[in-house]
Amino acid sequence: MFEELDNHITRCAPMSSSELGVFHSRLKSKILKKKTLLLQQGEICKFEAYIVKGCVKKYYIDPDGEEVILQFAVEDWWISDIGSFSEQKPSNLFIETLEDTEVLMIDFESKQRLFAEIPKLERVFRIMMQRAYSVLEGRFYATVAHSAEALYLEFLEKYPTIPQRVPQQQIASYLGITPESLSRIKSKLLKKD
Amino acid sequence: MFEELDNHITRCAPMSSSELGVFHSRLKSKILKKKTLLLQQGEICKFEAYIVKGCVKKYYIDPDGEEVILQFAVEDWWISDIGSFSEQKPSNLFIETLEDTEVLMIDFESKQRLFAEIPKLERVFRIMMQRAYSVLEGRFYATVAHSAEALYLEFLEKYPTIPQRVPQQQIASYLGITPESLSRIKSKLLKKD
DNA sequence: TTAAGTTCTTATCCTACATCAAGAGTTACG
DNA sequence: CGTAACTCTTGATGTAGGATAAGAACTTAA
Repeated sequence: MFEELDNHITRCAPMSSSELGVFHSRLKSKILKKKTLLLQQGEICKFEAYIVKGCVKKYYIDPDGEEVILQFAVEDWWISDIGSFSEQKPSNLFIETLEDTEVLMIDFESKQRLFAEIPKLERVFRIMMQRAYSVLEGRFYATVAHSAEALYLEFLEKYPTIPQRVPQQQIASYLGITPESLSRIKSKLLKKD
Repeated sequence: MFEELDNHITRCAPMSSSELGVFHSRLKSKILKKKTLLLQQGEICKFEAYIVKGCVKKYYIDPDGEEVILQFAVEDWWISDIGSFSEQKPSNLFIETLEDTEVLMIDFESKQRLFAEIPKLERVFRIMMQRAYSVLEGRFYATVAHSAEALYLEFLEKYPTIPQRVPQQQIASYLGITPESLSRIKSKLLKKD
């Protein structure tokens, strides 16, 4: 349950097994049913969640009532509204499970306490944030520079497991296009081969 | 020169003036002429730079040879290619001054040493990263969800000083539209009022 | 197993923005 | 100065993807 997580952590900063033990003890394991809402617009995000097993989406509802998916998270990813969590201010976003999902969650106070107890973790989370930032930056550049078709192909490469796990309309939403357009792109790609 | 910077830092973590002194001593002040390239595609980004005075752009060159501006940075901002800097790997980006600019720069080794000397700074930079992340996230959401006109109006609100400082074609590039489209948007907005 | 959701596809028409082109101001400098 | 080199505007035309609609295929559950 903790192996992958510990690998990531010790790659950022060496950590004794007792320190890892303290870290583990602050994480709460939860099993969540499909379609569970972890965060709703207007709420303060109370967690950072590491996904042990399952699949989660983060989205907001635009003024027309349309769901716009900003992120999928699967095994071995973290999910949270970082702005809302770290500033403890209301979120604009929703976070919801797409499958039955097992997560390890940490709340704001536990994280603060943890940093006081194991300052090295401050480094671990700084490095994780840097990586998350540059991943988001890369995605942003791709979105402005590439066509819908190119974005879809990149998505398939990067997240090969997701198309089998979530409906295509949600992938379309993530790509910033309509389900109809994605359908057209797919049939066009099929003809090409 | 350091006041604004120190304000930001002490708001993240209390810091004695001797600690701040150590931090300052690791920063190199530089005065850069307009159009100075700080980073080029293929290079490893060797700095994080805090802008004391001036204006800088970060961009990449797309396959058609077009400059795509990803970020403007003005007084009191940091600029770097975080991915390239923190992983010490080649960058895809360019960073270039748009005006004569004064910066405070820190290099990779100095930053590492600084964290060893003043572990509290680890927290400061973690918090800065979190903020940067949620700002980028917000911009990303806006880009996928809003029209070019809305993006331009948001840009004017958020960065009121930039339009007077940089050519409109560069703002268009930042917004992800052509200069012609921006020109049309502007004339349409003028007629409205 | 049938009916009621969902989800995906296909077709037609539409719109925001791109592309191409030409002209009008501005700024830089030989 | 005057001419080159940008920069901005405006117009004509093109296109990727949106909106709408309707039906097909697949799911779910009574």
